[in-house]
Amino acid sequence: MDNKKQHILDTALSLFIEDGYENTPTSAISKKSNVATGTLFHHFHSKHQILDELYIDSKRSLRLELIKNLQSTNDQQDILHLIWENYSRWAVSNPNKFRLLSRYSTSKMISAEAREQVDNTYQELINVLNESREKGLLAKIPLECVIMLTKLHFACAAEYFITHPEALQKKKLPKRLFQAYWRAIST
Amino acid sequence: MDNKKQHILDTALSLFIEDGYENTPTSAISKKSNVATGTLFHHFHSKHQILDELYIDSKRSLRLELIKNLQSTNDQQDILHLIWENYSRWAVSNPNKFRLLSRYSTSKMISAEAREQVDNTYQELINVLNESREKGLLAKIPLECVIMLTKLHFACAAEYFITHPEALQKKKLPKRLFQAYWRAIST
Amino acid sequence: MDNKKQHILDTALSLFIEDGYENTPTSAISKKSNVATGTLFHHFHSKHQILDELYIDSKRSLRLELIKNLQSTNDQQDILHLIWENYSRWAVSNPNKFRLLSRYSTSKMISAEAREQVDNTYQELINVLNESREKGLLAKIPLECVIMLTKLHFACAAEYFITHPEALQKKKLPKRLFQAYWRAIST
Amino acid sequence: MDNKKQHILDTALSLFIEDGYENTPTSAISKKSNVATGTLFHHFHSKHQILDELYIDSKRSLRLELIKNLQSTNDQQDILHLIWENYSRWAVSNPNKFRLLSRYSTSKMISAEAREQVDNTYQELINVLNESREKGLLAKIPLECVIMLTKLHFACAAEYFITHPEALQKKKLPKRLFQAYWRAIST
DNA sequence: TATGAATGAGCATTCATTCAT
DNA sequence: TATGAATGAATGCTCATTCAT
Repeated sequence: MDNKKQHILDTALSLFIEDGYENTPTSAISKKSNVATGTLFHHFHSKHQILDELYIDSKRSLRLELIKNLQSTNDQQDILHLIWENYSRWAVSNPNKFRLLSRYSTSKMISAEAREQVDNTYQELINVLNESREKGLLAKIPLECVIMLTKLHFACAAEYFITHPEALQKKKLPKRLFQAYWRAIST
Repeated sequence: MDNKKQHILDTALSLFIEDGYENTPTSAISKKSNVATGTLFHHFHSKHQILDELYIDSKRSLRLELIKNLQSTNDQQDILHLIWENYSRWAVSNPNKFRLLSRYSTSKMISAEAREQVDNTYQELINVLNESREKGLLAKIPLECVIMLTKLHFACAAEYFITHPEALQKKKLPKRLFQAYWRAIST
Repeated sequence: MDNKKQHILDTALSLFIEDGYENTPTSAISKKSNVATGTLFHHFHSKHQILDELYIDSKRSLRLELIKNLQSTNDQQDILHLIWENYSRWAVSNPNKFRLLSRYSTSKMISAEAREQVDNTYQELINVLNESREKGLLAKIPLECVIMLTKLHFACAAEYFITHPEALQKKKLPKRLFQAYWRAIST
Repeated sequence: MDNKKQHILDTALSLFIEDGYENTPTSAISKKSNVATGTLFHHFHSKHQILDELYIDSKRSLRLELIKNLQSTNDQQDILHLIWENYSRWAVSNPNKFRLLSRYSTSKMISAEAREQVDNTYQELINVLNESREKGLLAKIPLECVIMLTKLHFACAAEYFITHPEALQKKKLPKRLFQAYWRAIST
């Protein structure tokens, strides 16, 4: 059943994060998943495809969370704050998916086909940034830079919350981290 | 001669950046370096050591540039600005070294011994941040976060300048990018 | 139903001819036959058995055609001509069966059991050759050689007619090709 | 040294003839050659290349023998007889090379590149047949058929002499076998 | 110091076959 | 009778490393 395929994916994800894609033999994946070599290749036609599927799944999972509850406000900063919180919460709940994206998003290991399927993950976020920029809310740096800074600030916060899970529960630090981000990109 | 060893290191660096450490066979390094298989292992006792040496060399190269002309001012922001500029210039001059550090600094591929030899690369930078913090110039977020944000902002700017080399010559953008950084970490 | 088994055999025959027995996975056979993996192994207990059955079937099919209308004459040359024509017609009608026999008759892939079941395919032909020889009609070369030459001439003509089907309809070429054969083996 | 590569080729040839290309694992070749797996792939970049090299080598070896002593006569039949004898002698001396060509010449296993390198093996023979045909010495069948019959008769004789080596020493049988061939193709 | 043939453990993948449903 | 997920031995090939020259 699909159970088994998912189990292989879960195992592969943790091994890829722990040891890296190229340092994880398929034999390690199948062994840790308690399935035979053949079973792995019955569900995936290559080791590569496993990474692709993990990438697509992680991106989709992120996207789903990223845009939750967005309709409630019109203030650009509030919207960004909401997205920022969604991102952090998602990262803390899915640390390995978060790390997979950090590590392989920009690498050549992900196939172009896989990328195409999820290339709109940050669309809403980019739209918000674009609107803010047009409204003159943002610093006069290229949108490209704003996006890069956004991703980096988000990742930075996420990384911190993953290693300090209690920090997300407190009020002040999350607020201050978001403000650091907002100050960075705003005028 | 040492010429040959250096040539191997240069070749390996570009291949590691282009294809990744794991996807670069030693045979590719020796072939592109126009030396025999045995020659490579005459100069390095393992493939691993090549990465370690590149790491150490890159870190040292960075450190040397990072702290240039630091004595001329006492203002914390000015000092950070200087370091930030030094970093950007170094990255543009040594894009592959910069990328090597981005990619492998936090990976398990670098041996603990190699790390030890260069673990003080950012010492001055950290000192400055610490002093600034004690003077109350910085936002009230953990030093750890400040350091992370610093590295990310530096890397972000460097990445942009590497792909847009002309931007570094202009005056406004570099200034604004640094200000974005400063706003992020300061009160 | 038997329909399905036959369909698998037909598919396997064409794949074995196209790609060779060893280069045809059972999965390719079942896929092209639109049956499940298990279904194939429900009808045949091994891939080997498929080849054996195809071999037996091809030999039987050939034998049935080979000896058609033989009773009408007593002249040895005429009998051989008739057999020769039967063979050519059969080959043109069953090119893949013809090729299967060309390719695998002498190979180790066919089991001894399969061979036993059809080892009398050429019995009548051999009888005719033997009689002709005893009557002094044939060249003084070993019967073994006569049989080899016979098979080769037959195969040569068949191959030509398969690739030039129109040639079989004409009168002269078939006649001349048979005469070439007859001249080769006769005194 | 080249010694080792040649040894691998020799071993592979005998295994390919004995068991067939597909049924011969590279591990069997390296084991029987007393070299390591890696050594085999140091000399050949794929199993396929071994077959290609054997094919090229066999064809070249054949060609060298085929046209020996051809200049001594102008009579077409005599020339063909000489070639026929050269072929038989070569086959008896190189039975495995002969069988390799019989088995794989027309198979898809041989790469187009390998074929190109030796596609003129039978050029002289074909030239002689063509001239004979223009002189009206041959039966009025397509040259294509004449060539096919030639190859088959040659192979038939070779096969017989390989299994009955003493027959080649006698005078009568070789003569009669050649005459069978000549009768087949001549008027 | 330099060479490159030789090594063999390790890897991704294939495929005939089994078996629970 | 039919299915297709599961199996695992076997295969072609890679690659870091060694060593005799």
